Amino acid sequence: MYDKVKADIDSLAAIKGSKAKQDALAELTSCEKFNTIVNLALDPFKTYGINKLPKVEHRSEKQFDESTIYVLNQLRRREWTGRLAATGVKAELAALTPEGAELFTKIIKKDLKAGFTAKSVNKARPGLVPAFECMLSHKYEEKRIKQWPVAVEEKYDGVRCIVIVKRDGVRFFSRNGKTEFTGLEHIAEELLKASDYTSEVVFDGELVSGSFNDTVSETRKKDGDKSNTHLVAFDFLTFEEFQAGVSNQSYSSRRGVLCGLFPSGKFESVKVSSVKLCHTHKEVLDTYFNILEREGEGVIVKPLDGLYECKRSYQWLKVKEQQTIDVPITGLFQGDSDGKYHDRLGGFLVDVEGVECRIGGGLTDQMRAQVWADHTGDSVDYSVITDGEVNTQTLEPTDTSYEGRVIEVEFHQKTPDGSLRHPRFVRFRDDKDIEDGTGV
DNA sequence: CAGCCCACATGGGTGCGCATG
DNA sequence: CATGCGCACCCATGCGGGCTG
Repeated sequence: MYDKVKADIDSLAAIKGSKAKQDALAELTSCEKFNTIVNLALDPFKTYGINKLPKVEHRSEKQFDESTIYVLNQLRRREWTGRLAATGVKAELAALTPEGAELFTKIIKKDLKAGFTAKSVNKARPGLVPAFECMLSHKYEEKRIKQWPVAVEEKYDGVRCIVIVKRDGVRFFSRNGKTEFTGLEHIAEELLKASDYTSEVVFDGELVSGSFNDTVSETRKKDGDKSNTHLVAFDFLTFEEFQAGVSNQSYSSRRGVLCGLFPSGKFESVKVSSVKLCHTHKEVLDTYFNILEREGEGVIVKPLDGLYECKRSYQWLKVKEQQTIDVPITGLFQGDSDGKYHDRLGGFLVDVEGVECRIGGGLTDQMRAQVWADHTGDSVDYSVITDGEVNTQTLEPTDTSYEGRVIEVEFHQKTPDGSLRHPRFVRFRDDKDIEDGTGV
């Protein structure tokens, strides 16, 4: 029965070390029922279309069983939506035991709250949770460059696109495979015109059609004219390599193939990203600033001999524009009600030249606890783990107040509505007044 | 029809455990 | 023994689209 699975998941949640947890996970994935539950909860391609679950006094006796899984499948396949979904969920919650209802809720919310996710599951048992991954970057730091020169490519501000070219057609996918972009036949046509590929291949690039918001809007629409959208390709590998998760060819040789296929000027809707060889850190920065001047988003620095690997990799290093602004706090908000910060600060509300913006990043856990203690006037427990030992201290409220104080906020760009894209807290600027506090 | 909710795109962080140099 | 990588888990805005009232 599935109550055993529920107990297993609870026991995993109690295991502290990540190695011990990994071992326990390896053991448990020999159980088919456990795997079924883990897959339903962690498969990113299975969603249930409902997040706000109704409050139910569940005191019934039904065990989580195949009929519960039937409910999940009806939701997943969108056989039940809207009111039908809501009543179906409510009825199931009411019928289940408290334990069963808890497991059901965790699956629907796609969070088992047991300190492991798809990555660890797939380590224990490869392929149990499907994954679709492409190469991602880290932040640029000079010390990470092992060898000069490096390739410095322009970073385009659009939507990442993985194009899979097979004999039976061309398909366009988002970064993690959750969305298939449609209406891009004009791009497919040019990709096919470029070559009669001897094997199934994958192109990696960015879809762009005007501003970032334009591109997001255009790529999401089911229909409509998308002839404006073009592909800026920056990498290329065989489908076989993509599936294996790593390429056989170096960056230089992949790039050579790509440029051979799409010489500049030959195609309307497929271009290859611009690139420059840089021999020093200063040259990298110069290239970056040049691109900023031309309204570009930034650059990605890549080693010439690097292999393509389907994960976030320290090979690719991004340099992006960051700005700071000093803004007054207008309010505070609590962390998510069933999350790690349910009894702590979730973030600050600030006033950005008349636009209210929420700043929830860049805060340390200790600060979230202290600010919340000050704000509510109640003490808040704060735990730190040193050498596997949990050390809890109680943070007492002080009479510090936050509303009206000026903070420095780092962000990527302003949005068209005047809000901030990717904002995070940097520090308090009690030395600043709001009047002179709107500079860079 | 407007308004709410969901799912997903772009990301930004902190903190812990443990492998690695 | 210090550094840093991988993972888990927080946080943002804005979009299309489905559904409700």
